[in-house]
Amino acid sequence: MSLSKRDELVQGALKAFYAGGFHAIGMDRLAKEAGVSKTAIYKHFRTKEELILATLRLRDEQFRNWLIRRVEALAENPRDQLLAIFDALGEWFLEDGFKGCMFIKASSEYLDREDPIHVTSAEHKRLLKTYFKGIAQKAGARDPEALAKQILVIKEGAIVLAHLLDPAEVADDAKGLARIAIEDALR
Amino acid sequence: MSLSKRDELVQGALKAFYAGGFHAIGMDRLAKEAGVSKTAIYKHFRTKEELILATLRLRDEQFRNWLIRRVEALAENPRDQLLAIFDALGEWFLEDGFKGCMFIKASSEYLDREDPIHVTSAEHKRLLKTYFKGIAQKAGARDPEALAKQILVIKEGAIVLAHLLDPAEVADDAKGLARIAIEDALR
DNA sequence: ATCAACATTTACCGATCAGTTAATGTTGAT
DNA sequence: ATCAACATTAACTGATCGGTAAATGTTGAT
Repeated sequence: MSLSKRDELVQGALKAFYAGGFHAIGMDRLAKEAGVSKTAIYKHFRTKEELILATLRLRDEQFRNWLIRRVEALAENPRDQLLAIFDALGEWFLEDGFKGCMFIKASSEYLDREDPIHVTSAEHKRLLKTYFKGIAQKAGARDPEALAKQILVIKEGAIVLAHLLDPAEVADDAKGLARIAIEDALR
Repeated sequence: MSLSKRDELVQGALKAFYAGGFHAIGMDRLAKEAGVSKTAIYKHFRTKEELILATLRLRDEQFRNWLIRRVEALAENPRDQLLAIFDALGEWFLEDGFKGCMFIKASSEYLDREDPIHVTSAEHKRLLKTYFKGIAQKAGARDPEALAKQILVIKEGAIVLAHLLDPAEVADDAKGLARIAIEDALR
């Protein structure tokens, strides 16, 4: 029970931080939105930073699970899956309440490379790269690591721009660019 | 004189916001770092938001000027200039105190698309796209607008990842990806 | 020298920040 | 019913938030 309460807290914090930003959302507000007292939160998390780290771990799991399943649902063979990454992203961009990448936001607010929040955000990107590399390998890419890194660059650029400019347009641009990169890597 | 004082203020705020984040840096701290009183700042800017907008306008001018001149210095013909964009970015990534893109950070803290800070950040990206499109046209790209948007995607992804992972490596990856996109667009 | 106009300062406003203390439930075993 | 263990609370801390009012320089024209 106490565990599920903690999870509820993290879920709520995730939503609030994603919609409002980490510095902008205070612990009082988090407590009020979760319907508990601030002290109750501090029973589960020693500091705000710990709570943020917990939300990032949850988000990492959520996002990568979602992406992996969505890609598998959209395409069968590895080559098509590499492209399907950008179809999945396009769907995300058009969702209500899309406001960019949680980890880009986190690293934008906690700027020092040694900051645990920054480190956790970097790790998320590394895990994505590893996932992309796996598909690139199965697709028979000449240099799977290189292709994975290119896909990652395109993905991050697309997310940033989808939040600033026209999301549908950016999704198309990113997919077109990915197609060129994939073709080149599999040639 | 009063104008240059204002400019000094904006310069100082730019540095502070870039290194520390917008919410994290308070007006008291800005005043102390600038060596003036808070009231003196509020004589020039009605709100913190106005000061932030002024820093973003300055940063837009600084960054685009720097990029344009650096690219022109690095390459003569338009095709090479498109690639040189990523040499210039690579230099920036390796500078001391590089902490990502000011506008990505701004749009990460001011999330609503209607927020003036967000709007200003989007405008910066649009201006960059226009700059890229101009070079793409001179280079004889099949679809200059499309290439410009691809270059922009690569650039934003590279900046984000350079702040999270290995900057030199990311710069190389981005340039390699750009080369493929440029070749394709000029084929 | 005086005085008005402007620039700058100190000191303050209520609100909120992250985090804590001390008191008040609530629960389960006896 | 009692009491210990735990969960939860309201109320508070000092610091800082963005922004302002009132007081104190500083300056230039007369």
